[in-house]
Amino acid sequence: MTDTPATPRRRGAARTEELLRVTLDLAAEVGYAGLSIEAVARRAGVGKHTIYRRWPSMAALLLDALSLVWASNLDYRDTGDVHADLREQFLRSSHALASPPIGPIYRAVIAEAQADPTLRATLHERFLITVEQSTLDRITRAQHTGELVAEANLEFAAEVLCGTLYYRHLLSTRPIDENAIDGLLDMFMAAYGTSTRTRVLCPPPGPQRPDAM
Amino acid sequence: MTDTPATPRRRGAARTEELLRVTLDLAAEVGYAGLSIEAVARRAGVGKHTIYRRWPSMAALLLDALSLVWASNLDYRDTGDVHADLREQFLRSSHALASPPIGPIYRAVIAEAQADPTLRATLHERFLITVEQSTLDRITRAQHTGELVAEANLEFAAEVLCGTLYYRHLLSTRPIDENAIDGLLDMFMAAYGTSTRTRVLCPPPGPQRPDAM
DNA sequence: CCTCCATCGGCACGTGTCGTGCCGATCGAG
DNA sequence: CTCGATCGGCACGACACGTGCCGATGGAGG
Repeated sequence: MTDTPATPRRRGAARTEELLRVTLDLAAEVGYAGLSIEAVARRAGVGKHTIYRRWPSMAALLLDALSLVWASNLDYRDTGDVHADLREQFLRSSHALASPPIGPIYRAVIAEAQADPTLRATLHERFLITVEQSTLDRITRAQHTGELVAEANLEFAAEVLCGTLYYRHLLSTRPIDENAIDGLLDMFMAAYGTSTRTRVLCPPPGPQRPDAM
Repeated sequence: MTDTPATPRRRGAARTEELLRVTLDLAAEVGYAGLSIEAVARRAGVGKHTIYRRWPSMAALLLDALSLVWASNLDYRDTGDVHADLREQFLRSSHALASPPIGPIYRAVIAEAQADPTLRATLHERFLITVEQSTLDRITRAQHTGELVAEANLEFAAEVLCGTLYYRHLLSTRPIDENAIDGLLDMFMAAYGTSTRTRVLCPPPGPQRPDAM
């Protein structure tokens, strides 16, 4: 009797999870517009107090809802090929960013964050920092294996990589397609890669590297 | 008697300019919050109709107001040193982005653009594209003078350069300071620069380039 | 099993903005 | 001077905000 969603009446704190799911559903169906506390309350058949008791603002609710579905998008694979791993991850992330549940909510949070420095800090700390750190970890490993040059300031590199994707998503009409990602990665590898494949103007000084096979 | 701003009563189309100035003042004083059509109308002592007759929405008004003060921030100098010119321009732009009249308005437009794809397209076309193009022009010139490698895809480079600045401004709590700009430019020059100063791991193959003088 | 109290859904309020409609005053061109 | 477009002012209904109060519901402690 614990999983008959027909008329489970009401509960204590498990209602929190239900409200988050309702928020995700609402975002997926009606998008950014129509994302309001009143709408969530109506949709969930819930008094507004039930929401305000848990989250101080719509933005806080959206942040928690976003956590529910965004966490799984942060793991880079490590096949030993940074370029390939970054490419795969960027493709996955950009697809998630553009898709229904995550896309509208992320947009809504970012929009509200423009009006509220505190929210902006929270958003940065809980999501963007995490994304950058995840990227930094992967490329730092690549640095250790010699795929990237040792002297590179990879913190900036991670920020540039992530920032470019978000920039295109937020302020551009262009999609984040394979073209964009390849261009971005070409620049990244040209700057920090040790392979000579992409650095046409700077051939190896001697018979050091016959360019793979 | 055309320039006594004491009580010029009312006018025809010159009122448009006055409304734009009021919008800028309002943004400078009260910031993002309190930027509403009603607020502008109240501040200007104007009926809301007078605003709605000229702009279909607050966002459209903000776009025009932004044009008034943002246009002057797009000219790159050309001293023959790309790195220096980009650095100077980025410093100027980031300072403008963070300062009162432009900062809040830009933030407001971007926030509203998240809810309206059409507005996003207009914003991209009228501002971001222009910024990117201006950057692209400058680095293309640098490519022609040999400061940058010939094979580089500079369109992506321009997008990455501008995008990183906007990303930090919109989604980060970190300021766009000299550190950030230098890190960004280091990556850019490492990827596309022909000088060997920053490319430690890839020395010139022979006596081809004794490093400038 | 029953009592008690935190939590619930529902309703209402006052505030603020939105976009629109209508009014009479004001202006500027003809 | 006339007349029509534009003006400021006011009001409206709709919507979301955040808060307050109500009676009921239901789980924890006795």
